[in-house]
Amino acid sequence: MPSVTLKEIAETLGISIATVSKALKGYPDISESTKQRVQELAKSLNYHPNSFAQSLRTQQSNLIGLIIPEIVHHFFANIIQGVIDEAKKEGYLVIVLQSDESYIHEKEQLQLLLEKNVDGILISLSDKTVHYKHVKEVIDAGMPVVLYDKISKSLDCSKIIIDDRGAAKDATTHLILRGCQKIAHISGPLKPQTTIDRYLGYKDALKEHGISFQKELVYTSENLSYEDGYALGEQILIDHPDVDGIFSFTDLVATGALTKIREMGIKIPDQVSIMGFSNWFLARITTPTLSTVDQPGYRMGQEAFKQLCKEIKMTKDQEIILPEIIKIPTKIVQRQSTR
Amino acid sequence: MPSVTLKEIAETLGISIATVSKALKGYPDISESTKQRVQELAKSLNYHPNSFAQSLRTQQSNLIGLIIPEIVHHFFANIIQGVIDEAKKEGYLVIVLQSDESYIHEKEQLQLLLEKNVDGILISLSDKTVHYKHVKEVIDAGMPVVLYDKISKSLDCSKIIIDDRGAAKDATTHLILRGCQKIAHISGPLKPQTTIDRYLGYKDALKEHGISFQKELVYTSENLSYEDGYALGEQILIDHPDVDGIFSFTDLVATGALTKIREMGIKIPDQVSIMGFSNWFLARITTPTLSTVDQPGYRMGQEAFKQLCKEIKMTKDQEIILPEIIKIPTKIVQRQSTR
DNA sequence: TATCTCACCGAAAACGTTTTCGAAAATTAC
DNA sequence: GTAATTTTCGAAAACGTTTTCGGTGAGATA
Repeated sequence: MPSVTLKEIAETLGISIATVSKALKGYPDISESTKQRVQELAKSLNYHPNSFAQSLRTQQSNLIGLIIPEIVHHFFANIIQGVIDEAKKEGYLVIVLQSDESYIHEKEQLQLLLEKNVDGILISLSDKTVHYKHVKEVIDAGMPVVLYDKISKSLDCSKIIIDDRGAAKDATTHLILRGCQKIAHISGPLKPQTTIDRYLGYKDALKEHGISFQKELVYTSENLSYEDGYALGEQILIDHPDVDGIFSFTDLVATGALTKIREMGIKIPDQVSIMGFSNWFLARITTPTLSTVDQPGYRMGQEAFKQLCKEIKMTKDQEIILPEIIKIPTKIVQRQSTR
Repeated sequence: MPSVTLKEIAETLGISIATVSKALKGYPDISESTKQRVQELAKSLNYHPNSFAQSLRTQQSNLIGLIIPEIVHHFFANIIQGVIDEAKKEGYLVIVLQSDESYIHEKEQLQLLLEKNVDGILISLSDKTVHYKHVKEVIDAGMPVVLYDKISKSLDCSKIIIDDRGAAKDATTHLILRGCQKIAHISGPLKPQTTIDRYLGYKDALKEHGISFQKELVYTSENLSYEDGYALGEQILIDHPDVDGIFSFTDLVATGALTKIREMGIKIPDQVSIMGFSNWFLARITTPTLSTVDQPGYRMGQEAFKQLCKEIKMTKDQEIILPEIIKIPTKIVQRQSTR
């Protein structure tokens, strides 16, 4: 338990603490012979530098904070993984916090991370966050911050996103090219930019293919739940029996709609094609399996960390950071729910 | 950026650092008036103690490590959540690491956490871990360690588990009570104790109801995948067309089997009832929905942290820790796949 | 012999906090 | 008015590391 320190090594070897420290770190002004002696003893005593002392001295923790809206979520879980794996390569450990889509939590947690002196923060804004002073303060305090997925244009920092609008356009186009004439869209509360962009992408695709946009074909899922989709699936086909394609802004809701529509005895994809968004795990196991847009969480996590790491280094070197916006490519995953 | 320190407060107030420190921490030997002055100035300067210095001094980080075999997994994601939420209540932050079911990673990560001087470690053993020296070393080094879910009986520390054997017995009994006569079991590689226990629970239930155990009714999924289940579902009914119940050791595999069997035109649950294990999210969205055993990940995470926290306090107070085994209750969730 | 160079090492300050212990000041008791 | 007590404060050590800067001695040069 009482872990070995530089001092002990120095004393047993009859040399100074400074020499031991430098020997261990390979300073050039220490002779090879003492380096050897020190390193051997250190290894045999199983010496490990005290991270507290190191941090106090160097003012860095090799720790980053990751704020996630919701961990139990396939996409976000993938992001965590990407971040952790990438961070490990650079010797960083990751503190994970969950905002639970709450502004209050988000604010508290940023504060916690600031007080812990993490070297940088990765954050995806909660759906309920509408002003950004709390984030701005952290950035202004000199803390490297990178936003991912749910971002705000008004924040001046790097962002890792997918091209939601383009991806949604691709998804809708996919339906059009496979013969869908009347395509409904299930959207969500228009708070996060991602939802807005997917809605716009839907419109873009219609416009490009000369299909007139009908406002009444756009439905809203308030809770982003399976049950919402289940209800909306039915509603859509009651309101518009001739709808032959549905593009949902997220897989879970699409899954609900798909299930209900199948239960109604409507053939998927023959009568109605369905397209989701995100490529959650569950898209592979619905009946029929769900076509969707693959949103590469793992990759996003990796890129987010890489960018953060770059900015941490720059901050240390007193360089000026100029924010970058990195778009991660998505791709259509065709399964059975579209012909 | 240059954050305010005790020293600065002391200087502007013309008092000593010691007094400032004690004033902020409410020591009784500081007059109310100076306490007030200090606290006001501290607040107005937005003072926050430097966590590095605090840690160096107190030898504790208020950080715990959480090693998870796989983050992208409904059950484990829930555990993370439970741990983080509970830890927050006590002022702890959580470093999350993923062993990826690899012994090497597990070992490395324990080392990383040890070097980071976390106050305690929560770990679920990887499936590939067969000897436990690396964990034992950490425990022997005086680090509080609590195992959860995938544990080893040979490690002398607290453990948070479910009663896998009992739960599996309940699940099988559920099938029996609903009229199943010939029940197959899909098991996994018999490495983790959980898998073994579920297998034993299956046998227990058969025995209790006077049904003779038939070895050929036990199948093995090597990869714990949907595809495995899909293949095994068919295999089971080819080998034994009169099987009227299947108990799978995990939901994902059950889902595969369920899908294949439905596609074969066999009625679920009328001809074959299917029971899963874990209550993953996907059990709610299969067709028909999957009956299963609810494995309360969130709760387990909470309990695991609580126990760890207790042991951290005891370690600090030099008390002897006597390991506890905490069993979290499970419950049967009946859905459409059993009648 | 005196000076210079170089390789090697150590003293000491610094990071910011906590806490012990003693001292000074204020209060009370007699 | 002195002694005893209590209140209030501060000096200083400690936690373990990193790094600057100066010092020592040996060898080389003049």
